[in-house]
Amino acid sequence: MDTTQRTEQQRSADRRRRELLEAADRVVLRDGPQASMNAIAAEAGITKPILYRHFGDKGGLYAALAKRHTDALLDSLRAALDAPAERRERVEATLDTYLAAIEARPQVYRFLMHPSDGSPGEQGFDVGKHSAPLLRRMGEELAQVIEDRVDLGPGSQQLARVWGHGIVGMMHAAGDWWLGERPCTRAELVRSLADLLWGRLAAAGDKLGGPGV
Amino acid sequence: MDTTQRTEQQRSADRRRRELLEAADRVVLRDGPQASMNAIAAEAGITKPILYRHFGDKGGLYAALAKRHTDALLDSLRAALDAPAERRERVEATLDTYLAAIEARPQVYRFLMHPSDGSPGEQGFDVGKHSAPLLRRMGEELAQVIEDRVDLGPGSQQLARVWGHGIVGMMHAAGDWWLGERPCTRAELVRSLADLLWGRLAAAGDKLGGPGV
DNA sequence: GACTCACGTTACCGCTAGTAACACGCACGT
DNA sequence: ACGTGCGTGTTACTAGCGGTAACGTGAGTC
Repeated sequence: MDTTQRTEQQRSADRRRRELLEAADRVVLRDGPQASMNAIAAEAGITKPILYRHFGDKGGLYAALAKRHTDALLDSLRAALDAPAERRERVEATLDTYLAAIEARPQVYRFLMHPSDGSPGEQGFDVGKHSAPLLRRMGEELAQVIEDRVDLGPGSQQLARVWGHGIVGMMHAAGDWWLGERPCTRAELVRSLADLLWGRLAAAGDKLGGPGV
Repeated sequence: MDTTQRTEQQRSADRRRRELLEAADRVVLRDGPQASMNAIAAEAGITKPILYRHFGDKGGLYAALAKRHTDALLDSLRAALDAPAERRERVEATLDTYLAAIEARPQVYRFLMHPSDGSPGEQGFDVGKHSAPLLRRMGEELAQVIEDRVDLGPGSQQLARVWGHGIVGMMHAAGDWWLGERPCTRAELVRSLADLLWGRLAAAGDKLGGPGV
């Protein structure tokens, strides 16, 4: 009895929690990452303390919110990464998946990448602790895939992790810039980035004439 | 006379401004990016309204503060980029310069990369507008250097810009991760990243056995 | 009918960014 | 010599934020 009753309550609580998250989602989508707790509570039709009872603090709510989108995006990326195709094709598909996602919902992307900060009270100075968790997770996932599928010889694990985070950062920064300026099509961007990863920078020759021409 | 008098005042104002910036620098170095205007004013030995008279709002102060460090770092990077050496050597030197800088002053780095946000009142939804300006500037600079010195054939300008931002992002993300976990020495990180840019990912073979081993 | 307990509220605290209004000092014109 | 601006600085304030304590209130239970 005790257990069933508890599960009943827990289900109710979970449903409420999901409703609150969806309301928060709507507000963040509308107001950007600096959406206030008041606004979120109002959108959900309740008041602040309930939010705090469910999520602890603003950081908790944002973390829960971010986890949903992050998981969704990572699923898409995994599908592209694990497809049975040539490596270059997989790389291009993954880049394109990511860029299509941030292109489709820029606000969500901005929220995930610039979560302002979690808790203004605690200020642990660990660099990167407040940094976007999405980038870290993507980097780790990519590192795992690289290590699993690419033969890198000795020191492969460490190399794979460096590359995972590096490639993700490349994708992110180029995507951020591209989203702001739109200097080319998505396909062109994907091709350019893949070319970079394929060593075209090293293969290209020096420009003649030195500085001046 | 009028001009000399004005310059006199302007010099005084500039000196004051520099003093304020140095005080703000100290506070940000100590309290992180969420240093309050009150704290900065107290450190400078004055009160808030003076800060606002000099810098407009918090965003203005942070922009001025960031510009100093950004300019300094960019100068170092330019020196490494323009050195008369082989391309690979220059790339490694540049990576190392950047990583050494963020290693030496993590707080400054964090402040430059995560400027919270400038103006909470205005919320224009341009993605990337609030993003770290340092990354953008580094990306543009690197793009220029690539375009000037590397022969990329047709479409070189656009390609150079994509690569500039992409490489900077790679450097940034890998540096951020490395600074947090310190999984290897700086030299190893530099070498791994340079290897990535040199196409070692494309050159490596598939791992045998498929998924499972 | 009294008790419990989760759900929800109002009203508050301490903090922040930012501003209006007032006060001192110093060079200036008449 | 005496106002008069004007730059420099202050105090005291507003509006809004994250977060919390204390207070209803209605449903199920003995």
